[in-house]
Amino acid sequence: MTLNDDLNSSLNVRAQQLLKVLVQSYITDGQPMGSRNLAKMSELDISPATVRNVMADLEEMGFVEAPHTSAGRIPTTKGYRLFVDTMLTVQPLTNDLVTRVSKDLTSNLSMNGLVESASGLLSGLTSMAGVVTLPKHDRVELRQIEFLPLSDKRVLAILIVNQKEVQNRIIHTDREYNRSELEQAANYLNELCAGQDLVMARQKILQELDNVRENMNELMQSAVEMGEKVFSDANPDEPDYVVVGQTNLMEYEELSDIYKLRGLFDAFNQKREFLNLLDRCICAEGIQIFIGQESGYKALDDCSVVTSPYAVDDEIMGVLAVVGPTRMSYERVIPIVDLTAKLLGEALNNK
Amino acid sequence: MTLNDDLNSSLNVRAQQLLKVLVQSYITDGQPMGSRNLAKMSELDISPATVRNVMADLEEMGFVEAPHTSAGRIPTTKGYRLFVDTMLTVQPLTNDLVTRVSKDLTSNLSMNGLVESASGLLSGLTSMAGVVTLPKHDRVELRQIEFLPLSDKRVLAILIVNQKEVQNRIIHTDREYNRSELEQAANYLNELCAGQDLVMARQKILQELDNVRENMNELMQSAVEMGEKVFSDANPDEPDYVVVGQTNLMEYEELSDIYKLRGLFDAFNQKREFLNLLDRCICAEGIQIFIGQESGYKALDDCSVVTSPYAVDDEIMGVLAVVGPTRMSYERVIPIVDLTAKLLGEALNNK
DNA sequence: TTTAGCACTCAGTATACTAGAGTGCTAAAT
DNA sequence: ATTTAGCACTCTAGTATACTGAGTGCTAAA
Repeated sequence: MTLNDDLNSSLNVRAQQLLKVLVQSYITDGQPMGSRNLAKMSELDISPATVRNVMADLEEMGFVEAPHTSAGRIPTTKGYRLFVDTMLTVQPLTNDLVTRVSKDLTSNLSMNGLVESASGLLSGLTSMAGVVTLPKHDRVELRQIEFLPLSDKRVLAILIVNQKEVQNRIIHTDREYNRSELEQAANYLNELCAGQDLVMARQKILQELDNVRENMNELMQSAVEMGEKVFSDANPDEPDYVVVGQTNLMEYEELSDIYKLRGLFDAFNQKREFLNLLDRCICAEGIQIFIGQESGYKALDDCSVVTSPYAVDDEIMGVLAVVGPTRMSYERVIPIVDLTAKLLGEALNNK
Repeated sequence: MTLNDDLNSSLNVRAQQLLKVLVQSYITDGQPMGSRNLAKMSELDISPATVRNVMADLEEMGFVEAPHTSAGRIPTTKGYRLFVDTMLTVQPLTNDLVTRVSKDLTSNLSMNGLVESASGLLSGLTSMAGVVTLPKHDRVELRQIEFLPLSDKRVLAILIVNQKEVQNRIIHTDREYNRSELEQAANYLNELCAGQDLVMARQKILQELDNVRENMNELMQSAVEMGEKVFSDANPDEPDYVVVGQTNLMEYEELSDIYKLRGLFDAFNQKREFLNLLDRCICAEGIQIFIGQESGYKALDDCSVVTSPYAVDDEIMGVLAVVGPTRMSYERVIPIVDLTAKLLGEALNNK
């Protein structure tokens, strides 16, 4: 592996120290750092000339670059990557911050509200954009199914799933059904499927469909279809994720190019690319970071994304992320993302 | 009225003609217009010097201004206002456009979907931002109410309102109720309130509450509370309006200042100011236009807003709008807003 | 009342110059 | 074999200067 080669062969302690100081300084100042300054800050008691030699090496290896001949050096993507992977000194969380997050995430009741709060926290605490995917319901447990007759050959089907959630659908039928007929059908289905996973339930219903009384067939069919829709994430109005603080990104010099910014915002709206990126993180455990072009999407070329899955009872329910300029304080953002993910999971659990 | 004074006293036909040409030209080009050019374009067969005299008058009256000494003139807010009020020649709608709008608004079923489509159409057809408020349900007609027993002393209440809409709420009770008890309660409530407006229903229930059997009181109470919540726009997750195409606004030179742009986007997100503005339009009949500072909100200083209420059966349900730079083609945008409002109303009616 | 003519203004652009920051390289010092 | 001092070189950013073109305002004539 080239990274290890680099580390073993030529990136000695001094070079690493210099890179670390450079990255940290650049993250806070945004200014390229010259050899003179770096020599002073590094506390290594070496002359600027020596620093220059080291920097030339680092540049050759692709960890830093110079915006122009007579500017100092700035980190490259590869430089940030090394910094993030091997020389991060994560800032400890203050008590204030922890209490604020946990307060915001417990005061809120609805699930959407929680997601919104979490996204707002990520954005507010980092002054960047916060993204939270809605919790996945991949294990939808059917608790109860009921039918209610409506007028005009319509039947309201009610599915109660996962403790508290309720899903409705109006089914158009060929004829009127009376209340007792519907109760019968519901009883039958409940007996067959209650307590099961929706996928299982669906399969069972499909199996039994042939054996069922002729005049109920259609209703059963509808019920099955309904289940299918619920299973395959029925609601097209419901968003996939919530973004808060997009406009924060307009403050950053690095993103002030209006065309790039537009590309970024469009990416948030169109969702495709961004969802792909977040999906990639759902299987990774813990924090995952994409720096600059690493994400593979042009719109995110000048951004870094710090992601973490969040879980309820060890089962991963979704992903949250902070999106900001490549030059962000990873040491500050990482613990915030981590904390929010953990507390969001807990909050969802308590629901 | 000063406007009339202006018109009667000093703004003769020629001056109006020149202003009209100037506004139209500036809207398409974005360039200040000089006297030489304007003389040619106006088809009035007058010399540039004469035009200059007229322009000096118009400037004195506040209809035009010069960005600097040696530039041509551009319209002021007041100039746009006069243009929009008295000299607009609205572009006729093409058949293509009408069919596209009506197709987009009929293919879609859900209410949210319709609003989203309308907003998308406004945005797409104008290359600016489209805004549509969600339809108001101020006359919520209760069709049917049902209760279902759940486990753990919980009851699921189902309200069917306005033809097709369904609202659920889970009510925690003091003891278990069996199915027939609940059916009884539902029957009682249905008899009392079915077909009525929710506000009326609530009042009726409150009146009757004392007469009702003791052990049902609590359930009734819950039902009433539920109704109240539904009435007072229960769902906090549901947005007030939908904005599509915000990012389109980034293309316009006039709005390219990143701070102004941020202010504008924040205004969309925070909703307060914008909702106020839209509320002001709900009572106005037909198209209403806010040019530049006329709206009274700083964030919209460099923007114009073209709004129209939309109605179902003559009852106004909401407002839609196009937001773009002051220098927009009012002659093109106005009919688009008008058409979309009408067809959205029709589409909602057919639901 | 309209027009021609002319002096004037101003944004925008190109050019040139300077100062400052920082580098790379060489040769001496450790 | 490293490290350092010294120096020439490069490039940005800022400033001054001049020029051009577009367009105006004003005056005096038509």
